[in-house]
Amino acid sequence: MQNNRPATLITVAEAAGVSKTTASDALRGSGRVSEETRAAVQRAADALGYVPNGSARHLRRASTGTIGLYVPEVLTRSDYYMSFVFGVVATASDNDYDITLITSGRARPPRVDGLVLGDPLTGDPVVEELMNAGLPTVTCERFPGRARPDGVVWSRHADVVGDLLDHLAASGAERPALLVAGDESDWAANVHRGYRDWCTRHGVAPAVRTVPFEAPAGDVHAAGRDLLRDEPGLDALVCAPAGSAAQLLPLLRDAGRRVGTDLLLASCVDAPDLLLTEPPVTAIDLRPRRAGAACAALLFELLDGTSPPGTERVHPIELIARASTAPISPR
Amino acid sequence: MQNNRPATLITVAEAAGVSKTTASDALRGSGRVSEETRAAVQRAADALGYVPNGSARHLRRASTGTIGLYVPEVLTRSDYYMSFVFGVVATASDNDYDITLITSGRARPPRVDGLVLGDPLTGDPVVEELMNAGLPTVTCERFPGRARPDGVVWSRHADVVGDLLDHLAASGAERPALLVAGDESDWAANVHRGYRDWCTRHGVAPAVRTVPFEAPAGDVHAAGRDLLRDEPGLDALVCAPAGSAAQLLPLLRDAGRRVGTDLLLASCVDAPDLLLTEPPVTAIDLRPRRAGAACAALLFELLDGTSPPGTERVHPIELIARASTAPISPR
DNA sequence: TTCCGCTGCCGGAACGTTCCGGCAATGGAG
DNA sequence: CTCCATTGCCGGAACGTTCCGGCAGCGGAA
Repeated sequence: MQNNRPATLITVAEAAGVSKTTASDALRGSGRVSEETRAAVQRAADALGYVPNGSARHLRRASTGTIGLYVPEVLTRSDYYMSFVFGVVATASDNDYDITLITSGRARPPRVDGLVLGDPLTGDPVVEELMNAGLPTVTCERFPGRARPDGVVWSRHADVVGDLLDHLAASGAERPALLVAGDESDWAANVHRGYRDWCTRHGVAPAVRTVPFEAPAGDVHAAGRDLLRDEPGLDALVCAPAGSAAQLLPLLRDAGRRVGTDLLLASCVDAPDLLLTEPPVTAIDLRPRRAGAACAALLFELLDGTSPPGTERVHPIELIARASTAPISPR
Repeated sequence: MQNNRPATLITVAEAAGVSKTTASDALRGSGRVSEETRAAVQRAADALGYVPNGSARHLRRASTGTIGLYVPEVLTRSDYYMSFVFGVVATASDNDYDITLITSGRARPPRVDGLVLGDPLTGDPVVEELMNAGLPTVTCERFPGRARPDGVVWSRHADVVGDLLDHLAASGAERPALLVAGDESDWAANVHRGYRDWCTRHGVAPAVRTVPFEAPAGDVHAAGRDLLRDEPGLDALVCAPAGSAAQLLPLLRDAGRRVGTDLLLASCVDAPDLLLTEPPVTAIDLRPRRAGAACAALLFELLDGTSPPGTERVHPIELIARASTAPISPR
């Protein structure tokens, strides 16, 4: 039997026999309240099913209750960013925050309390503009440009790419090549660096082909053909751009290479379809949903002062080995 | 040179030389305001860059400023639902609304002004519970169960499946088969119906295999092998479940069928990876993002009374022909 | 003339929260 | 004992909007 009007702070206060101020302090842990009173208020709130009214809270606090979320338009289709956005949205909604999706054609900065930028690209004018808006900002991956965000969530891409190459070597690969996007994204730059460092450490001559970020499937195919032609000893291929491993699979097969048998294939971005290919493709799980959640969480901590500006946080990622990198059988 | 504090209704009213009430009425078109006054207020608002404070508005109106969005947990990974959610989120944020993602393990109905349910399944207990919460509700596709939503956005799936089969027939197919999920989803039921109706009209014996909604890739493969074995004349395959066409492609190839040459393949759900396969796969573009936007828009119209309860709206979808259904060459 | 209704505008209250300042009671230091 | 700091609690104002009721002024009907 529950009342049709939802419980307010005043209802709770009356039920607990205290004033609204005390009730508010008790529930938020602010002000000075005795432990017994706090417990009593909490009990009353639970019993009444009290949920704070977000609108009233934001009104009083002069916050908009909204955070802006920008992901480069080009990438909207990718599975990674979809999941990333979901992570941000879910965390925001837990904190009573609204999300405004910021698209490229923005006139003036939207009315938001803070910004989350997913893997910002150096040249992107929208990113530059947003970073200079004077709002608390969190980026996923470091921003390679001049401006400094107030918070960063980043992953050890270079290290994990090293792990991946170790894994390939353990499976018998001696000439691993890399397909990667340009260095305007910090992620791509780190993947690239991780590869070169590994090559240096192991005395292997690097074989790298670059495709632009928004490359259509055709360009990826061309780069793949390029590698097959120019690198005769090629026995492993690491694909960085999202989707490129799946795109190359048919090409490699048509070229007579047996993936997972005499040619190892791995992707730097895991995606559901890499499980469905034949063979399933080894990939680095970037945990995009959690990354989004971490960015949002960090932004909220910056907003309420729990974390200081300049905070950086490492987001764990993981190598997932599948059949495409099983030990090479001699051919 | 813009003030650091954003313009409020009072600022605008002062600038226009009227009271806050009049300013409010003028901007919203309510109350009685002369045309000159309204124009003056509008000018002042534009000049100051006035944006209404959503929190204050929602507080006053006793709305939460939040709508609940439920998509079955099983489907969260699918590209269709990702885009659908994006459509809802974007439209909601245009209307100053927050989105609460409703997950399966809900204790009590969340504090929201209304609900959007994406393609609700009959047996889903969460759906039943939400539909009985007494909140304005919009579903994407009709709800096959008892409860009636206040608004429905639906598409002519059966018709377009008919178009697809016409297209296959025009390419030379004589024995098209269907792979489809169970009838607990209105969408799957309509696809199924569209197929059977077409078969009846054209005097073709239907060949249908059913896989459960949350079928793993293995089940889809099994159903595919089933069809290849039991339907000797099979020359076209229509795959309804999201992702199943891409999953079957390698299987069909291994079975010696040349897709797009002696076997036509089509998907009832378009997805980015269908463009990347070899050959690209013909599909029905369900325009999921727009569908989500339409659901949210309809919900807002229900909330503000612009549209009456019981409104239904047709969402256009489109057949996209690709190489996988090019005219069959005789083998 | 009086009366009435309509138009155009306005003041104040309310929504539910947070925060500032204040006040009584307590208790330890002097 | 007095004095003062601290603890625990509270009232009232404020955030920006919407809405209810009201009040002049005007014009037409009687």
